[in-house]
Amino acid sequence: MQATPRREKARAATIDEIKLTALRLMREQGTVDFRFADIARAMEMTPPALYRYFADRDELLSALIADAYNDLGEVVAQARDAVATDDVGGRFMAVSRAYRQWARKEPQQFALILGLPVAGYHAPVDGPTTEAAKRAMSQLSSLFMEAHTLGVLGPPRLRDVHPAIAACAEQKHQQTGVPVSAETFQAMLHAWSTLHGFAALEAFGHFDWIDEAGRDALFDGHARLAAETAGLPAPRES
Amino acid sequence: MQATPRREKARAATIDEIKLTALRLMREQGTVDFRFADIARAMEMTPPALYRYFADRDELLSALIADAYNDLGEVVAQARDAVATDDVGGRFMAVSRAYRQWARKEPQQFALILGLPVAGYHAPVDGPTTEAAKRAMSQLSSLFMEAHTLGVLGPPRLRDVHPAIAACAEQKHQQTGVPVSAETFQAMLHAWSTLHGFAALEAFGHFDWIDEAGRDALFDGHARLAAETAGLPAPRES
DNA sequence: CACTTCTGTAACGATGCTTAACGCAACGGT
DNA sequence: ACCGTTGCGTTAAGCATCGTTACAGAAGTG
Repeated sequence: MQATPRREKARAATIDEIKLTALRLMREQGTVDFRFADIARAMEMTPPALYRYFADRDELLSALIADAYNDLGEVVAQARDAVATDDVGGRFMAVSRAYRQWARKEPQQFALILGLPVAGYHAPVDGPTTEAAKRAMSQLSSLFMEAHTLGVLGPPRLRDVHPAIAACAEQKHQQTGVPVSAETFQAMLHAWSTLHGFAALEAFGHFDWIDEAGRDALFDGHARLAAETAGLPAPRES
Repeated sequence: MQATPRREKARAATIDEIKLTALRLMREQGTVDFRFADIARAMEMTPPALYRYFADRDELLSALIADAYNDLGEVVAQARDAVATDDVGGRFMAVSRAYRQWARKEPQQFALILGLPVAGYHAPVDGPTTEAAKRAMSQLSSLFMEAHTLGVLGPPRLRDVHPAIAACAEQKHQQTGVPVSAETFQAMLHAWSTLHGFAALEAFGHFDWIDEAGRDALFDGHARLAAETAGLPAPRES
C-alpha cells in the first residue's frame, strides 16, 4: 500500500495478464464463460494464486465488464475525435464504424455488455459497471446534441412523435440536465438500434455467409441510411 | 417404436415437459445455460432418467435451438398471414412486431439462436438446426420477393450498390434459384438488421429505463422507418 | 403371465471454487 | 551486507456438483 512502485507495477501487469487471458480463453471457445482454473492453467499458475488478485470469480467478471465498457467507450471516442467537430455526419460514420469494428474484433466483450447476462452473475447495483455503461452510451447522444447546437440536425423522417416518447425524453432531460427534444431522442435511439442490429448479427456469426468485402459495403450503406433517416447531415467525404 | 399410442403420447409429453422445464429454468436465472440435474430436480425426477429421452446434454440443447427456430418462424408466419397478401407494408409491420414480441417474451430462446453460442456446444453441421434457421430467416426475404413481384417495391434510399454486394446477391440467387436484385438484397438485410437491433437491445434489458408505452411507440416508429427506408410501401392502416 | 418401458439407487470420474498453511523471493532500512 | 517485513505462489485439502454409466426394481401393456 505504501509507496512501492515496483510491486504495484508488477501487480498491475499480472492483473492485466489475468484479464487478457480470460478474454483469450473466451475468444478461443467462443463463449462468454470462463473457468478460474483454466485461466490459471493458461498462465502456468495454480488456481489459488488468482485469489491474490481477485477475491472472487465475480470480481474478475465485474472487472471484465467494466473494462469492456471502457474499451468500447474509448474506441468510439477516439474515432469521433479523429473527425472535425463540425462534420457531424462524418463523426457519426466514424463512430458507427468503430462500434462495428469493436463488436467484430471482440465478440465476447460485446456480448458481455450488450448481450444476455452471464450465468450466475449479478451486477452490483450502482457499481462501476453502470457508471461506465452510461459513459459509453452517452457518446452517441452527445453527437446528436452537437448536431442540434450546430443547427445541422435536419428533421428525422418521423411521422409523429408519440406522447409517451415525449414524456420519456422529458424525463431524460430532467435526469441529465441537458435539454433534448423528443424528435432528437427518438432519432438517436433509432440510429443506435439500427447500428447495433448489424453489429450484433455480424459479431455473432449470422453474416458469415457474406464475404468480407460485401459485409463492409453493406455496413457502410447501412450506417449511411441510419444517419440520413435520423436527420443527420451527410458526411463530408466518403 | 411399434404402435403403442399410449406410450408414445406419454413419452412426447415428458419430452415436452423437459424442454419446457429447461426453458423455465433458463428464464428464471436469466441465462442461456442449464444443468441436467436442475431440470431433473425441478421435475421431481432423477438425473439419469433424463437419459431415456435425450442421449446427451447436447441433444437437449440442439432440440431447444431447433424449437426456438421453429417457434420464431411460426410466430412470424402467423403474423404475416394475418394480413392481406397485397398489403406488403402491413405484412412487414406485422412481421416486425411479431419478431420483437417474441424476443421480448422469450429472451433466452432469442439469445439461443441469435446470440453468442452456448458454452460447450457445437452445432451439428447440416443438422436440423441449420435447416430450421434457413426456414425462419427466409420469411423476411420472401416478403421482399412478394413486394417485388407485386411491383410495389419502391427504390430503397440507397446511393449506389457496391459490386461486392451485387456479387453476393448473385451468389444467393445461384443458391436459392430465386432471382433477387442487389438492391432488394441490400434493402432486406438493412431492414432485418434494423429490426433486430431494437429487438435485441430491448430483449436484453438495455431499454429498461424506458417505460413500456414509450418502447411500444418507439418500436412502431422504428419499424415504420425501416420499411420506408427499405422501399416498402406504407401499411394500409395503423 | 411375459415383455417392454421407465425410474430410482449407487457409484465413478472429473472438475469446479475456495480456504488454509507453508516456503520463497524481493524489498526497504540499517 | 544483513534482517525483518511484505507479498506472491505453491501444495494440500474441503466441499460441492456435474455428467454419465451400470444395475435392479417398479409400472404399465398386451
